[in-house]
Amino acid sequence: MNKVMLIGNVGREPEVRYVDQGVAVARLTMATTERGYVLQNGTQVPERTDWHNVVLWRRLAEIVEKYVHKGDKLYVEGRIRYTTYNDKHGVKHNVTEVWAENIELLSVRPRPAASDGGAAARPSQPDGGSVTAEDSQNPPF
Amino acid sequence: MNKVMLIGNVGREPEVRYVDQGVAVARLTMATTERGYVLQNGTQVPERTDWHNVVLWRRLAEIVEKYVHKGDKLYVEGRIRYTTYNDKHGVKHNVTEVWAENIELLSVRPRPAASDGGAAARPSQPDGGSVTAEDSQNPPF
Amino acid sequence: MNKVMLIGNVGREPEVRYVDQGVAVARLTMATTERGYVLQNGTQVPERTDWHNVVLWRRLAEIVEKYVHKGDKLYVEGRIRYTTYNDKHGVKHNVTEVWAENIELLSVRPRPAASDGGAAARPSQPDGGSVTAEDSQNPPF
Amino acid sequence: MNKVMLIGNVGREPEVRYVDQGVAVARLTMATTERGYVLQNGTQVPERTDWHNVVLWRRLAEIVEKYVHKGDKLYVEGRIRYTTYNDKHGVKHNVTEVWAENIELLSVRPRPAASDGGAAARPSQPDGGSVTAEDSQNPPF
DNA sequence: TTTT
DNA sequence: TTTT
Repeated sequence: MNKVMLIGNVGREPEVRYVDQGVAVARLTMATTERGYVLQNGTQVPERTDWHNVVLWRRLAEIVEKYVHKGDKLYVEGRIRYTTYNDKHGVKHNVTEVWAENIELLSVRPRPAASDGGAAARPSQPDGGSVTAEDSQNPPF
Repeated sequence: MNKVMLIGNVGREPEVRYVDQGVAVARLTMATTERGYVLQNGTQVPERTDWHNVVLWRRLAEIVEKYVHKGDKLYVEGRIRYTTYNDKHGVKHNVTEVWAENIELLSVRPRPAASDGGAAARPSQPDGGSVTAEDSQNPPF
Repeated sequence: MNKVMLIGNVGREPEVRYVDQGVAVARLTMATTERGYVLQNGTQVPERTDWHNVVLWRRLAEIVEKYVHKGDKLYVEGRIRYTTYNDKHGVKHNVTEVWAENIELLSVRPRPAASDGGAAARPSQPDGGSVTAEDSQNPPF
Repeated sequence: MNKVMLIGNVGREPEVRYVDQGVAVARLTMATTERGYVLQNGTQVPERTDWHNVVLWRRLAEIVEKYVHKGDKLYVEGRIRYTTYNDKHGVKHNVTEVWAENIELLSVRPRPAASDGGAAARPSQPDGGSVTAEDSQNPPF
């Protein structure tokens, strides 16, 4: 298991690229903030913000392209990935990314129920196959 | 692993009891709401609310007693527990509870950094032992 | 948020049905076990097993039908759903289910890398669209 | 929310230090492995291992010191922390760590129920206060 | 550097 | 019974 769950705000406009065969890939930065507090011995632990590099592929990248903007509040679920590369000067660099497996847009205003809008990533029905009203009811057991 | 994570609103005032030897136990109900949406075939899946029975012991119960009220937004992490009992008429009843292992009060307003206030459950420092400023810095490696 | 994560063993053969328009729905029971331990005051807290009713739709139900059997170890991620109904005698019953949004088969033996086998639910590529080798590399930024 | 959950194996013997006022801090590396698979278009996605730097403080560090060894299987829950520093040559370095908030030792063999052993981090009873047999039963409501 |  |  390698699971990450983040709720935070998008730092700037996401970047979206299309690579071979039209596969979309998006990249965004997202801040999570931990409240400061005082320890029992009186030490002040200040507020802390961490900036996450989030990478999204395909359907999630397309959702980002359409609906996610700087300042939006986002829920991201994914995996941590560490990459190492050497730059032109032979200096080693470490990059840590969160590769999203699911997102939820927390800034999206409640919509009229008659329109999905497509703005939310709903992993429970990923196949988008033909579906009936039974879906929202109990299974037939 | 038996892990539950909920973010939702408290339905009514929590109940707190003290049992043997002053152990606090609190109980609250909490609603999580799933947005409605339209499936690809046009079926409207309506909004859905689930009501969770949350049980909290000891320190968490005391936090609830002091700080949690009807309507508050709460993060609860815990375990699902199923109980079965027979009532006076011999009828079997099933009860499902979420026993909290950690909570976070999402309704609490940001406080001046100089005061912890004690309102948040901070699992990362559960021992409350003596602690130094090193804590908020990098470990000495 | 209403999220459940379970790792446990399947109690008996799953049941699978096909409802309107060929939508598959599976149901299985799954045990999670918490180790017993002794409290500081010497009280023995015994081991505890909880049995979860897991419901799976569509693609996940089909994976269950093909690959999941009694005794298998499973990871299930999903949501808690509470249902109430009245039986023929007018007695109210409460049912709690975990509706799966993702599963992973932990009993599946390592396979030769050249064959996917289809036995694992891989949420990161839910669309199954056309995909290139870039996918396993870094995004083009 | 900034939450990480890992299940994996410890790469080498953990290092433990004691800093000011006897506060323990441990550091270990831990591998999570993702199975390889074949995409629909035939592309082989190879197996992938990520190495996480896990930092543990106080009680968790002491558990690590006593019970965790190279090769052990571990569950770690915590937060991602990114740090940047400049080395002696003025070169900027990025470090990513997972600061543990809870761990579970998955390599520990089942013990006779009469002995806690202290080897597991049990977050549900973090206060270690005086506790009665009611704890393992239903709350008094 | 781990493990399956 | 909550909330957006």
